[in-house]
Amino acid sequence: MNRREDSDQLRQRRENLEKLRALDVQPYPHRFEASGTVSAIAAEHAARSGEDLENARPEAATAGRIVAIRSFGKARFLVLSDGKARLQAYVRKDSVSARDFEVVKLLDVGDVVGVAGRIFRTRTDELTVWAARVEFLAKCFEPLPEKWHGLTDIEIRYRQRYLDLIVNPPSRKVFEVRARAIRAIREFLDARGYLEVETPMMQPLAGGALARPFVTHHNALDLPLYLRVAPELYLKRLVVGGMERVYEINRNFRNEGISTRHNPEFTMLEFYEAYSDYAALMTLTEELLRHVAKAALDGREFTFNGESIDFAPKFARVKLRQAVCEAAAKQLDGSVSEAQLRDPEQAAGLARELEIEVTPGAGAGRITFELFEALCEQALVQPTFVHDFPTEVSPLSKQRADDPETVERFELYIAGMEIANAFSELNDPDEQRRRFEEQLAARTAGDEEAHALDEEYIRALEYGLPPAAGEGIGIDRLVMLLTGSPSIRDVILFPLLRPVRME
RNA sequence: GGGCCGCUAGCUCAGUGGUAGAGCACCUGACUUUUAAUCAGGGUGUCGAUGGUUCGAUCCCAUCGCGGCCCA
Repeated sequence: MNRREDSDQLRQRRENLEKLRALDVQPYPHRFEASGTVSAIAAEHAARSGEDLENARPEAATAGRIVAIRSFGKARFLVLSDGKARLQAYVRKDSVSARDFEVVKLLDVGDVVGVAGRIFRTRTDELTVWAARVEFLAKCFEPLPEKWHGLTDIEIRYRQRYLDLIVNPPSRKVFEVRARAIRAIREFLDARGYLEVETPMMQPLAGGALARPFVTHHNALDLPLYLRVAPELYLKRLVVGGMERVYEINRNFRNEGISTRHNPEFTMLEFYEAYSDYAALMTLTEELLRHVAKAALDGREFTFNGESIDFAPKFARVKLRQAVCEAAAKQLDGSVSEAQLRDPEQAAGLARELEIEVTPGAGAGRITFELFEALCEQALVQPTFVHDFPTEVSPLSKQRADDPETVERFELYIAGMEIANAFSELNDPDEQRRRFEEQLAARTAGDEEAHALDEEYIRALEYGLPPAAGEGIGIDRLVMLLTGSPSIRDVILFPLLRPVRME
């Protein structure tokens, strides 16, 4: 971090502001009356020829940040940006007041100005405002990053996102795609009768997912609180209350490691639908993702990490145990059966044979799931629903009628990443209590991610949760896919970084 | 948490056990339609921090800080 006030460039820029003050220029004026933003004016005239513009002589007033200055003795080109588009202004000594030309000579790249004049095209056909008036609007004391390479230092891009946005237009684009994707999700669900709601971020019990929560405290109530790891249990209470289709798009917080796919706070869509099940949600998910990709990208295909991914064909479906058996058999060059995965000792033996470390004391279901993560996840590049999970790792999911060791649950994998997690909701309060008690035992045995027992939630279930299915979709990861971003930090404006001391 | 890598000018990067360089940016001058404008000149720096080794450290060593990638 450079805070040296005596650096030449900083000093020069401060001096330039003093010189403007000496010319009686307001250093921090309050507003500028524009006829449109830079992007609006650029778009409005984009299709018009120079000849057309010479005849029509349209006038415009606009403002933006100077991102480049090309100066000639008695004329100057200022490139203005509104963050989205750029528009050039041509300031000629004989077209503006003497004072305005003096002002223009004192401008630095990075300053914010307003210009007014007629629109024309230069000899090189560039759409340009022929300035009749220039207004100084704000000073930039710090030099901007360089114009060719832009800003590539990943740390500065994240810490000073505004700089990234000023000099790297593709970065702005990522967040536009993100906004379009979220808007498309709302359109899709709203059109199907879902109600958007907001449930607590601060919860007395952090439930709804197997994850370590952040802890906080309410002073007046002297109450320990957790930042939510999922909205799940509250959304299902709403289904009990008769909101048969609800969704929430909001932040979750998990106090776990940080990686290219994990930020401590991340945005999740969760939605619940009464009288539905996980099979119906697979179909709905395909439709939703196609709709989102089309709205955000204008297509259903995109490239991630060098792989072309297509949302158009029907997504692949594979049972979790089957996927593990196939991958294990391939690796061991033998055969592996589902029965082996269902037996704790054989499953543990298989893990040893595969040289995969599993959590000590894990049951057959958990071992199977850990084998899946180790063996299969990465290979699932094209959209694939992995379904029918072990009950042991799914304390909130409903068991299959024909197989109590298995729940009606799926996860959607794309580009090796878990994008969605969904299941038929467990609505038997007694079975739910039994599952929570199992989790409690795991917690006592040292599993910090085990689910807490939530009496209030069980009480809600005792009033009767209709058969229902629910799903969570990681918005950040979805946006990574859509924008080809290799790191979750590229799609979060201000990802968590360790703070750095100034000075 | 572990392994590897990085941190040098405003930005992007070279580089060396003898106190530092390029391009852009910036400054001075020329230039009234440029597009990375051009032309002539100018180096503006706590080489991430702190210790150590050394006659001498930006470089070698140690510790720390921040970040990246991989693994957990």
